[in-house]
Amino acid sequence: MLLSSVPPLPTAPASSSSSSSSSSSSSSILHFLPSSTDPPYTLLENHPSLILLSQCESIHTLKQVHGHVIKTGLHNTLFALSKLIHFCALSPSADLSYALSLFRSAPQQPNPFIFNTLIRAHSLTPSPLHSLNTFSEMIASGVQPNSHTFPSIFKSCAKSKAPREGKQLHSQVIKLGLQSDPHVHTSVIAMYAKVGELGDARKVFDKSPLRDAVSFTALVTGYVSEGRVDDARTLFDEIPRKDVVSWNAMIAGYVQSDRFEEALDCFDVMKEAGVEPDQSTMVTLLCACGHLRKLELGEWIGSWVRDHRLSSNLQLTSSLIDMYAKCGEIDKARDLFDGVEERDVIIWNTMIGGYSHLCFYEDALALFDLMLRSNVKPTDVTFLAVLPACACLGALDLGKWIHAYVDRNLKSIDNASALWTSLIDMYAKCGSIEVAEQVFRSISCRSLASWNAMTSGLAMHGHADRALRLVSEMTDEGYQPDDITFVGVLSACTQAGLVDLGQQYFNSMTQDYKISPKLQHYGCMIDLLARSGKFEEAKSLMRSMDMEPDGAIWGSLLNACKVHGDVEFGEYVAEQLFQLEPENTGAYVLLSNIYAGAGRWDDVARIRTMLNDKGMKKVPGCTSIEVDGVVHEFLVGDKFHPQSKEIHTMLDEVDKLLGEAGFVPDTSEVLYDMDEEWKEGALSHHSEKLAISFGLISTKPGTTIRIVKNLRVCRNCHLATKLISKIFNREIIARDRNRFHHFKDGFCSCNDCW
DNA sequence: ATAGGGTTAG
Repeated sequence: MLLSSVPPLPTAPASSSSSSSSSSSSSSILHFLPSSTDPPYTLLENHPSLILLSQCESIHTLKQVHGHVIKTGLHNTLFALSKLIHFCALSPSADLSYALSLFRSAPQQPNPFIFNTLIRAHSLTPSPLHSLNTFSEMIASGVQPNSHTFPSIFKSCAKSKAPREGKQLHSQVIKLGLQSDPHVHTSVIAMYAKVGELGDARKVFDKSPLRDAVSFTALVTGYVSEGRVDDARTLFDEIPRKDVVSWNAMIAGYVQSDRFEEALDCFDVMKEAGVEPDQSTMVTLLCACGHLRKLELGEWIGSWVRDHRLSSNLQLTSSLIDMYAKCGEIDKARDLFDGVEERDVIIWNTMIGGYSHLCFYEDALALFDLMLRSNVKPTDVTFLAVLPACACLGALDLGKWIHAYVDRNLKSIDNASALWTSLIDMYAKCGSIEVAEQVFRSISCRSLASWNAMTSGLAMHGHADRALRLVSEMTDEGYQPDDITFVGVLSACTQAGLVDLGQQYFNSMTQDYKISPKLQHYGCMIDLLARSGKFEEAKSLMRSMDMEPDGAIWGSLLNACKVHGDVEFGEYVAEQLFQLEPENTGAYVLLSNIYAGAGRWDDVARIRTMLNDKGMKKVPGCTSIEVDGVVHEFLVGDKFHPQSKEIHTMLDEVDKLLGEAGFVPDTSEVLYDMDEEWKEGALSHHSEKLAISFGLISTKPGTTIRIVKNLRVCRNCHLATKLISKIFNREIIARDRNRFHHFKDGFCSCNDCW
């Protein structure tokens, strides 16, 4: 199967000029303009230029109107200038820099309206603190701020989390005696609540007699953002006449605190109170539906959206897509996505994230590709959804492309730490553990998650010593290890067979760090003990668990039974596994291998018959390899690749050279052993050998070949790959279901223990 | 002429 190729690395971000949409039709507006010979207009409001101004739909036409305003001398009136600036700064097609140039070239002292307009315009930009500069300029020009000035400026303080500036402005409000204006009052409360000064917000609220739903709601949101939902609820219950915004704030409060059931309960009470929900209510409810997998309510909201003719609303549609994806209804999500004509970046991110969330990684990458081809610029959120797909599929080239794109194009990243952590994880899972470490060393915003990703990456590659040193470096830097850190530590010990050390860490985790072991920790320990043949200790650890062992734990025990040839215990373990996971064919295969190892061929045949009777098919072995940004997948005996002929020619050559090097396939395995990969034909047709052969013909001699396999590597392939690495002088990095194998000069980094 | 509280993607 082929995935669409990676687009070339973009150079500079495409500077989208806003005027590109305006067409030549704009000239038609001009013949309505009065010439200078027209009669004078006494009422400025009715001047045709100003009427045209209010009808302007683009900045392009506005500039034409502006030219005419100058011709007629109207620009000398502050009224016309105000209109012009207001339009430029706040209309849907705003051009703030043009508004500012009009402001700078004003022939007279600007009026408060113009200052207020500019302050508000700045408050809506990504750098809202500029509105404080405009405010200072206003004061310096001797223009007095009024009740319209402060709400926007407090919004700026709130947006940029500036409590100091907010406090100073609050004292200005009191000096000017504007504190009893309802708009100013509410914006002060909201400002304090949003910059984390809930005490001040409460003081302002308590001191004033103004207690409408609006000021109440501002305070409710403050409690929510402090995580005090129950206090918010107490206050909410006191609101005399709750309007839709008050209800929305309360419902959102529950959602933000992950209390989704209560959010839905709150919605029920809202309906009983007879308050009509609006778009915001629905967006918030959809979030709760997704988390609770409440498909039915979600569908109901979907029909509400259609009934209210809001299907073109992108916010609602992306929330619906997210809800469907979280409920596992990916096709319904995609149908909605396909129905949207003008997609914004959020809706792309939602759909890609939906695929990634359900582990449909190929679809996620295909849609990401389509997104780039549609000239939509990806964001950090896009990459947070795409990188796990790269990591899972081993799409290293695409991952590298994203890394370069982030370095070049994303100047300020909202989720910088999460993004770097995803990159570290991607490099590690794609086999580039050294690059993963380079990235880890280069970043300034390391979080516990970054340390954890690096640790488990090293563990995956069998570098137990480096993983353990990293963790001690981490604790030296003052980070407190969490349960995930210990999963990395214990799996490092497991991969390297460090039994005593593993036990020490396990004890330290519970005793020193008071972390109660989870299933994964037990899994690592039981795997570690069983592999070393310490079955009794593994069993007693299992008995000490206060939870039921899962399939993975029984599976690792069964695997250990195979390695140590313990038939009796193996039969017992297999029985447990059959009961827990009747559909797990791997369990039958393992038991069959145990019988084969003991020469009990009748039992081998019995298991095979059992599998056939149940109509069970094993998961087909599949290996993927990325060449020039394209991911190629191979199945057992695959003949569907476009270059199949060349691949099989190479395969024959490989077999010939392997034979000359003394490689003898284990024929007993072919006859009796049912290893993880179903034996359909010759061993040389195993998917990893196909992928390696393809790699040999399509990459330069001497370069590293990276492959990803969905199952564990079988013994024959492991031996063959070691020899191939020597014969062809290639480093081969193979990821199997459990870990990495670095094949080089005839050896493997796992020391033949996996 | 202008201004207040609430909402989404991982």
